[in-house]
Amino acid sequence: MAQTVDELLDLLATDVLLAAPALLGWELVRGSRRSRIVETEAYTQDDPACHAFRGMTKRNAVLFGDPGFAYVYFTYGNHWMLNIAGHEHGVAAAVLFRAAEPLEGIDEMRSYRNVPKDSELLNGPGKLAQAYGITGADNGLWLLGEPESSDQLRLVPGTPVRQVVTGPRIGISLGTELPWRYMDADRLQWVSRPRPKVQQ
DNA sequence: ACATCGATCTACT
DNA sequence: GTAGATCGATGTA
Repeated sequence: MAQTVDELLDLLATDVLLAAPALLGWELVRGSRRSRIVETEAYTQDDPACHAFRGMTKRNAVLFGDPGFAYVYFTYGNHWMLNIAGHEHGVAAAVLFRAAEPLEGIDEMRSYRNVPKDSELLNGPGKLAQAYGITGADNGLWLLGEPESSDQLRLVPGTPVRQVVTGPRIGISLGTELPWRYMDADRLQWVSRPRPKVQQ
């Protein structure tokens, strides 16, 4: 895992395949809400499943900018997805945040998502965005600096991950399935479906 | 202008 | 395990 913002930015600029696993263990903070990232996926421009595969559009423009900015988009008529942009200016890449373990501000998360179990609060990219109130208004936001307001979404370093599990990405209908899904091996109870076999 | 499709979730069987 | 909701972005005309 990357330990500092500089380290993470370096990995994001170099290769999202390195940055995606390095983001596991980082914490997503907004106001009183805090959670630990347990699942990510990587997307690169040369991959048909990536939104930037067919070049820049109004929607995906953030991906072509500098690394470290939020790429938020809407899909399936219901769901917002949170990504962080990678690679140098002019080259698109992204890491999708798929699941997290709630740590603080759980009551506030519940006010956006009324589910019985904590493990259902953030175990999917659409759920995570809903619990944090993430919308298109957050697209293009800088995620790695001092927030301008306490309610601004941001990423901060957390405690390191012991072991990373990989698997094929989820919900991809274009191109080849690639093992670019990364999970915290010690926290598989918090990841989205389908959950990989629990291993010791 | 219009038709198509999704980096998903929920509810129901 | 799976069908259906739901709507913005995109491609085609």
